[in-house]
Amino acid sequence: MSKQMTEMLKGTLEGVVLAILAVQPAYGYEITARLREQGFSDIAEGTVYALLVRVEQRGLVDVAKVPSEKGPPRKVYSLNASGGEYLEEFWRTWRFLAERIEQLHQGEK
Amino acid sequence: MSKQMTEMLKGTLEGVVLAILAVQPAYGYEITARLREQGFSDIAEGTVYALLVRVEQRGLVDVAKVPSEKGPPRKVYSLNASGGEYLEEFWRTWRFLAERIEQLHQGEK
DNA sequence: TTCCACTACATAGTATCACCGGGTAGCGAA
DNA sequence: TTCGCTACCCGGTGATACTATGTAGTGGAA
Repeated sequence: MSKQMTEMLKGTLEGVVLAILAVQPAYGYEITARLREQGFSDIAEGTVYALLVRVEQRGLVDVAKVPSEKGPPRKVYSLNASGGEYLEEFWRTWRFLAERIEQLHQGEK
Repeated sequence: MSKQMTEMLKGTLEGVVLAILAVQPAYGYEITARLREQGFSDIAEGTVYALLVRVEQRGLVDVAKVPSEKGPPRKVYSLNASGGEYLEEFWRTWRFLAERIEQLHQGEK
């Protein structure tokens, strides 16, 4: 992954994962797969798990342990009310930043 | 500044500053002021100076010392060829990320 | 003169975050 | 048994923005 992308993901990857959980609950391995599907092909697995630990500790998600047919039990994360608010705040922040950056891109030419 | 914004700026602030320099050369204090004008009202002065040191060391900008009528001499930064390429790469990375995030925002509803 | 406000640059220390490399464990197929 | 896939976890690293503070030069007010 390019260094630029790595740095740019800081702060946004969290929102991306929460947005995925907003659609429907999912477990870590699944989230990683979904990220890859959506174009984030180089997100490291370890990164996702670390992120999930953080959002769980901050109380943004609820966790349920579900046995799996294949491999160890899954930890299924779902966005709770607090997480929903946090996600909305994320979108506001993103909008703010994106608008200003787009503006800069225009002004540059 | 919100923590979300702080984290989201990581990786993007650099591109923002380079984009400002792409329009015309500027010195640190001036860049800080321009950022505030453009809505980034809470960027700390020290953050900008630290960033300028980094981009200078990476050879993305040229520097000229210019005496000021008021206060100490200014260090005027201008984007060079290498910085121009880097900025283009930044825009590509930004576009990629922004598109995927917008897509998520749609899919969420 | 003395003091303050504004301009202008600089830096040491802190927190956060994504990545790297590796590890643990359960299950089914060759 | 061994391999491959599923699934989770962790310690250490590098990069970045922020906080708080300091240094200097200039000009105007008290």
